[in-house]
Amino acid sequence: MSESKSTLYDVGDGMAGCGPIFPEGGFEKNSLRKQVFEHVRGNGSVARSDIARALSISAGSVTGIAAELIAAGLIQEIEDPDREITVRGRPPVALAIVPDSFHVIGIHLANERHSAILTDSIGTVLAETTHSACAPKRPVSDLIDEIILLVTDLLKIAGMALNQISAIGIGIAGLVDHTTGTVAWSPLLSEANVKLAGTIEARTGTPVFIDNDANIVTLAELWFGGGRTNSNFAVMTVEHGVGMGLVLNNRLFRGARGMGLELGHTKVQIGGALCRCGQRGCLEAYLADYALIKEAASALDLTAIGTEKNTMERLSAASKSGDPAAQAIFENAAKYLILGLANIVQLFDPGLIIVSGGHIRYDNLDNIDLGAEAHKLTLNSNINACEVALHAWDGLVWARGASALALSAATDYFTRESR
Amino acid sequence: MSESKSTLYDVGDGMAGCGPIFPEGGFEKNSLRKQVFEHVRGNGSVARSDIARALSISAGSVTGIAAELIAAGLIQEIEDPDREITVRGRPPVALAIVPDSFHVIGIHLANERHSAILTDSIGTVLAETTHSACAPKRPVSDLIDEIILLVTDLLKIAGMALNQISAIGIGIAGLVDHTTGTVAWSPLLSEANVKLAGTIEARTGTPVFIDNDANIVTLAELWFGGGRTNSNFAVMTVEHGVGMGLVLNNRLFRGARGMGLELGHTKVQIGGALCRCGQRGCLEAYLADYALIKEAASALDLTAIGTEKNTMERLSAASKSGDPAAQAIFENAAKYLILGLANIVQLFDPGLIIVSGGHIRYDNLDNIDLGAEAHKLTLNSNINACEVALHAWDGLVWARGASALALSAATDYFTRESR
DNA sequence: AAAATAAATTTACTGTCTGAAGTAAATAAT
DNA sequence: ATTATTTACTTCAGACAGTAAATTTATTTT
Repeated sequence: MSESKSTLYDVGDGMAGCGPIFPEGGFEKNSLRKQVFEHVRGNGSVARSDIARALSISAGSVTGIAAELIAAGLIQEIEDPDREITVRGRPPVALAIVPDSFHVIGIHLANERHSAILTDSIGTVLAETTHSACAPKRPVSDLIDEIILLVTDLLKIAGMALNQISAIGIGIAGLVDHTTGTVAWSPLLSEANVKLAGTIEARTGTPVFIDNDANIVTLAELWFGGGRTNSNFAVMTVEHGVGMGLVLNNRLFRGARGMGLELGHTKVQIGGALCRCGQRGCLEAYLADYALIKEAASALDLTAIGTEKNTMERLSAASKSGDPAAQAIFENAAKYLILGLANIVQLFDPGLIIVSGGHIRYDNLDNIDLGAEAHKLTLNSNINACEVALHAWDGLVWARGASALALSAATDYFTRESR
Repeated sequence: MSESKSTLYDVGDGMAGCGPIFPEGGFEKNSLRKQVFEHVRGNGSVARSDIARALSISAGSVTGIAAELIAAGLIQEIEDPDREITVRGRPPVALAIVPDSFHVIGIHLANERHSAILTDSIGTVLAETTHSACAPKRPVSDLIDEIILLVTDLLKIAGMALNQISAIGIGIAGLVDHTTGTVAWSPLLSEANVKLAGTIEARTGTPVFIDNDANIVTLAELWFGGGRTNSNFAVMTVEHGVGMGLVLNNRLFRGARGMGLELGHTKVQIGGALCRCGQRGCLEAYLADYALIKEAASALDLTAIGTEKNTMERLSAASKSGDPAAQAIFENAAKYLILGLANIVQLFDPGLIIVSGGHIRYDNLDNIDLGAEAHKLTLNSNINACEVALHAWDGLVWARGASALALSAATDYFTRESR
């Protein structure tokens, strides 16, 4: 009946290539040129005949498109190292992405520190840097200076120039309109409705794409993590706040008007706990790190010394050494985590939910079968069980997701029709 | 700041044409043939030059496509009755759908009664019929017999034969997989995983399309109701149960695996009220008709005599004549309705939510600004307020929605490429 | 009647992709 | 060794969807 399970894995799945692995055919009417490029990138190295079969297109088209992509310097023929020589017939010629055909930068802007990476066209990280940030709520001009500094530093490390960068992707906490590149609101900015993408584009002369942190984490999963082999999955992020991202048909779903998926502020109790947004009964108010720390401060002797991370670690240690109050806090949070998962399943029906975040490291969630528990709270327990995976990330995931944003845009650009 | 408002209107908006009115261009890569057809149908009567401007395509293409559609008997040139003769230049020639170019049937299957309509290609109802049903949980063969009887009756009334019907759309309560045409579970059926569409297709020789009741109500809004002018909106249905439908970019959103949007069974309270699904804390358990009736039975002297509708009417009368218990019941339900709306806004961010259902007739919701109330429970109150509209439907809406399902499929068929 | 204007049509052309025929390079059978 | 078979890849004519520009048509204004 129920086949749900929880797994804990790390970014980087050891598979060849990067980017989502599209199932045969592909639903959307992307140009064949782009489809072929993405198929090669997704699979690492494939022969023309494989591409034709996988995408259900004619062999002639593949030849023509491959020739164009080779001429453009985007892909190349390679010696396939692990080819079976036992089959007869003309041996296939493997195609692979030319890694240094273009480069992109991915940037994550956060309260405490900014991180940035520089990758080639298959997402290999060539350089990375981290700058600490302190002043919250600064004017735009200050943040832009920080970004430029970050980029300059990164380029110096990589030994490259700005004009060698095809696109810059930026992830920032807050409300971001991806289509217009504006930040409606952010904890980092003292101003509202900032046209951040446009401004940086003007400063750098490079196309800039921007999205919120939940979406870039989701993109990181789609491009480099557990979502690669799934066309439909959700990501639930539990850190300082609670967020989510959704991938439908290998594409990021951003809600009807680009501002949805605020899972942390869906109401799970009328007149419930007070949330930092000022309202009551938000899921976040029962589950996010800051909510647990608030509880810990009143129930235990954990006063607010040290960082959030530090406090969470102490709370976790107390729980593991048998402190009943600490255990109760984590148990209650787990209940609400499961409730959140169940509501995601009920509304979006994904095949996989990746629970991503910092405090799941401290929680003793390994002992709980989250998938089975969430399943108990959903309708029709006998069909379509949803897999739940835990994913404790490292600090680079945000920047990697931002680089995926840039990679995706650069891919569109280089594989567009009638170049 | 907040510009939300609640309005009460009825199906049938008095506008020309039917079907969603697509904004210029159109996002998807539908064939121009289909785009032109849908534009003509959506606007009632338009000249070729208008089409070219509206869809941003060349005039030559419109000429060619219009010629094909005219040759196929799908559209025709008409005398535009209200044309302004004051403009100089060659007068435009209006194009319009040929109403009897094809016909479809829409069927709604429910616990108490089935209804069916027969419409032409612009959705005009040419015949309707209603059969009462009683036995719940019957075998598939019985239900199919009922459907065949319904169709036979309908065709007799319309004076038409089965081979004149291009498609049949069916709406049924339960869990329906639209893509495969199977009913995973339904209160009407004693069996599970029934390939209903295929079986009826075999019996009638006509293409059959099937979806659940929430989706066909949403389709009814998209094709004939308040959603026609909105590309993105949600429908929340409150009747015996609580459901929802979502339209994104003029298309029905069915969740990642076709089984999402079960708003009624999202949890809004841990360990809360017992729902008919057997779990606790479902939104439905606080809001659906059956939940209110259960409360009424214990708090008032309203024993379960008569139909659900009858009981709701008596509860409503008690509330309006000042009974505090009845008023409290409605007030509590309204709170949860608003909570449901807020969660929809938070997750999907639609521009419009249509609240559709029977008991909103009895509730004194007219006095509440639902949009404003829901807005108070959502993040970022100053931007993107969501409009909330009440829509008390009549009994035919379900069948109309089912006919839209058929109309949509027939349109695809007749306007497909290389006929 | 001539000029102006707008709608619709025709024509030549482009880009994308397919399908069929042909070529290339390997193994298996004789 | 030679031939057959198999599979991979290439070439090329053509279908098809669509555009852009020139042309024809129908009407009003001057």
